[in-house]
Amino acid sequence: MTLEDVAKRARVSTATVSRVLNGARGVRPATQARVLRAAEELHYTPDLNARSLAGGQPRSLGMVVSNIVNPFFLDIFRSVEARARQRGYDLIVANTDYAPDRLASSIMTILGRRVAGLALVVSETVPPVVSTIAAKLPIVLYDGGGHRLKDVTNIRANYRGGMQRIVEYLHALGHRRMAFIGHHTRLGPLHERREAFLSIAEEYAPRSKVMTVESADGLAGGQEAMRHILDSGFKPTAIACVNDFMAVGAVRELHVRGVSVPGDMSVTGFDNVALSEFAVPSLTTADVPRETIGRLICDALIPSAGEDRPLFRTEMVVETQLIVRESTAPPRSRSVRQGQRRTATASR
Amino acid sequence: MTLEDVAKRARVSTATVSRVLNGARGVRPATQARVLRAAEELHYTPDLNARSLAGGQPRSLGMVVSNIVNPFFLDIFRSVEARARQRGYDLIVANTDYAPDRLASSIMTILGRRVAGLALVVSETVPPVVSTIAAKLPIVLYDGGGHRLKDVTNIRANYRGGMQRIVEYLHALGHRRMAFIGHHTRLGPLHERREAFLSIAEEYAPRSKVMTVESADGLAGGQEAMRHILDSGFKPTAIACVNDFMAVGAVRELHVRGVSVPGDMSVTGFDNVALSEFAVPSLTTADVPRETIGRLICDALIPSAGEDRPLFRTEMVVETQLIVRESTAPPRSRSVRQGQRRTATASR
DNA sequence: TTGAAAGCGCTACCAC
DNA sequence: GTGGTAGCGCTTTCAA
Repeated sequence: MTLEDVAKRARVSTATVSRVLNGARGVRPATQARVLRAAEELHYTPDLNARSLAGGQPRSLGMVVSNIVNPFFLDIFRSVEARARQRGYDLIVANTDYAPDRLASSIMTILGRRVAGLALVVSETVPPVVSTIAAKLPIVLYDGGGHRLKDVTNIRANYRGGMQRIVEYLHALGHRRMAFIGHHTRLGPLHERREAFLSIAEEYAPRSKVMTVESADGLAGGQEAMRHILDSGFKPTAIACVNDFMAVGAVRELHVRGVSVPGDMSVTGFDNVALSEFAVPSLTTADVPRETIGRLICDALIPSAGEDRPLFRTEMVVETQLIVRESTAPPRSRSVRQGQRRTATASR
Repeated sequence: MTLEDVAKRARVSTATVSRVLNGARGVRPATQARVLRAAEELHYTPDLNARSLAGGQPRSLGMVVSNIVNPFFLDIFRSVEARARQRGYDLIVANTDYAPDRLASSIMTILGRRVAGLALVVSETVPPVVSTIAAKLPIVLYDGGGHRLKDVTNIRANYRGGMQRIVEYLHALGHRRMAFIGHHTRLGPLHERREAFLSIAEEYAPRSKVMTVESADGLAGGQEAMRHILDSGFKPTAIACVNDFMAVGAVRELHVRGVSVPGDMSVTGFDNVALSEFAVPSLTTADVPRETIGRLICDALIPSAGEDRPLFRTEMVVETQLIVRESTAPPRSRSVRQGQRRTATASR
C-alpha cells in the first residue's frame, strides 16, 4: 500500500497525493476529495520511515530516562509527550535501567531515528560524545547533577534546597538521629544528593548522628535499605529517602516489623509523585514540579513559531517545595524499640 | 554523517561498510577493522529510517496499551520489551489513555513504522480495520474481552476465574454485603469483568447485596469510587476492585475516613502488581502473570528460528491465582460504623 | 493546479 | 572479497 497505489486510484500523480496528505494548499477541492477517498478506501498508511528519510524537518523528539518504572520518570515522560504532541511532535523514549552502557546505545538508537532534539533525563554520567552531538542538535540534560554540559540546556531541580527544607523540618520536630536511603551511589548526580543530605544534617544538627544506605531504586530497594538500617543497631528517629518510590518500600518494611509511622519513626520521600499522596500513611515529601520540567524540556527542544532553533539557555533551575503529610511527627521521648518484630506476613 | 562518508574514509564501497556494520561474514579482517575505525572516528550513527526502508524484514514490534501509568500495563510493556530485545527486536509503544479515537491513530502510527507485528493490549473495543491488517501482519490481542478476532491471536487472562476465587474467598470469610469498584463501564472488556463479579456474587451468596461503582482508572479514581460507596448509604463489608491500582486509592479513602482495613472492611485488588505487596495493608489480589503474557505476546509476533511466520493460535488463556495478604479478614459481627470521619489531613 | 523526476541513506543483488 | 547499482516510499524542487 504505497503513495503510488493511491495516486493511481485517484488518477493523479504521487506528488499531488503527497500534497493533499500533508495539507498543502493549492490543490483543487475536487482533486483533494478524490485523493482522500482513494486513501481511505485503500486503508493507506504512510510509511513514516520513508517520510522522514525524504522529508525536511523531523517531527519527533527523543528522550532517555533511567528508570521508566519510577513514577517520577514516568510523569516527566508523559508531560513531555503531551506537550510535544500538542506541538505536532511525537516522542521516542528509551529506558536504561541505570545501566551506563545502555545509555550510549539508547542515544545511538534515538539519534538513528533522526529526531529534532534529544532529552537526557538520566542519573548516569553522560558520555562525552554528547557534546559533539550538541553541535548539530538541541539537547537537554535534566539532573546532570554535578557536571553541566557546554552547549547543552541544563535543567535541574534544586535538590539541595529541597533536602534542606526536609532536614530542617525534621530537625524542628526534634529529630536528631537520622538516616538517608538512596540508590546507586556511584552515579554522580545521586551521589550529590546524598552528600547534600549529609552536609545539611551536619549543619542543622551538629550533634546529630546520621547513616546512609543504598539499594536499588524501587519499592523492593526501599524495603531492603530499611531492613539494613533496622538491623544495623543504629536507631534513627527519622529516615529521609531519595525519592517517594523508595520511601513507600521503606514504610512497608516498618509496617512489617511493627514499627509505627510516624509514631515510632518518621519517613520522608522526595518528588511528590501521586503515590506519595495515596500511600498509608501519606508521605511528607518535597515537590519536584514534573509538569514544569516537561514544559521546559519541550521548549528547549522545539523551536517556537518563526524561529529556526529553539531558544538556548545554559542552565535552568526549578524549585522544590516541602509538602507535609502524615509520615512525619515529633519523635517519642523514649527511644524507638527495636527487634520487636512480629511475623513478617507478607515479605518474601 | 552517512554510509558514504564512512566508505570514503575507509576507502571501500558503501556495500562493504554495510556488510561490516551488519556483521556479515566474508569480509577480510583488515578491511573490517578499517571500516570499524572509520565509523568510530566519524561518530557514525546509522539512519534507522533509511535502513528499514531499504532493508528486508523489519526488526521492531509495535504495541498499544490503554494506560501506561497503570503498573499492570507497564509490566506487560517491560516484559515484552525485554523478550523482544533478547531476540533482536525493539518495541515501539503507544498509549491511548482509554480514548477510543487514539486507538485508531496509534495503530496507524505504529503501522507507519513498518513493524513486524502488532500487540494490542487494550481495554477498548478494537476497530474493524484490525481484521484487514491481520492479513498482512501477525497481530495479538490481549484482553479483547468479549470479542475474539478472527486471524488474530487472542490472549486473555481468566478474569472470571480469578474473580470467582476472590468472591468465593470473601464469601468463605463471611462477607455477604459486597461492592465492586471498576472503571469505564462502556468499554466491552471491562464491562464483562464487572458482570463476572455480579453473577458470581449472585451465585455464591444468593442473598448477598451488591453494588458497583465506576470511576477513572488510577489511584484518584479508586479513591473517588470508594467515596461514592461510603456516601451511598449502602454498607458493604467487602470491596472487590477491578485492579490493584484502584484498590490502593480505595484503601486510602478508607484510611482517611478512619475505616480500618481489614478490621472494618475488606478490600481486594486484581493483577498482583508489585505495589499490591508494598501497600499498607498489602492487598489480597489475583495474580495475573504478566511475564507469561509478555512471553506469549512476543512468541506470537516473532517467528521462531527457521520459520517464516510465527506460530498462529486463535486463543490462549492464562490462569489467575488467588493471593491472600493483609487486606481481607472476616467481617466484624457488628455492622461497620459509617461516618466516623476524622479530619482528612491529606486529601485535596 | 498538477506532473516528472531527483534524491534522502541504506540494503541486497549481481558482477567481477 | 569487494564494488556497482537498483530500488525501498516519500517529499520537494522545477516545469508545464
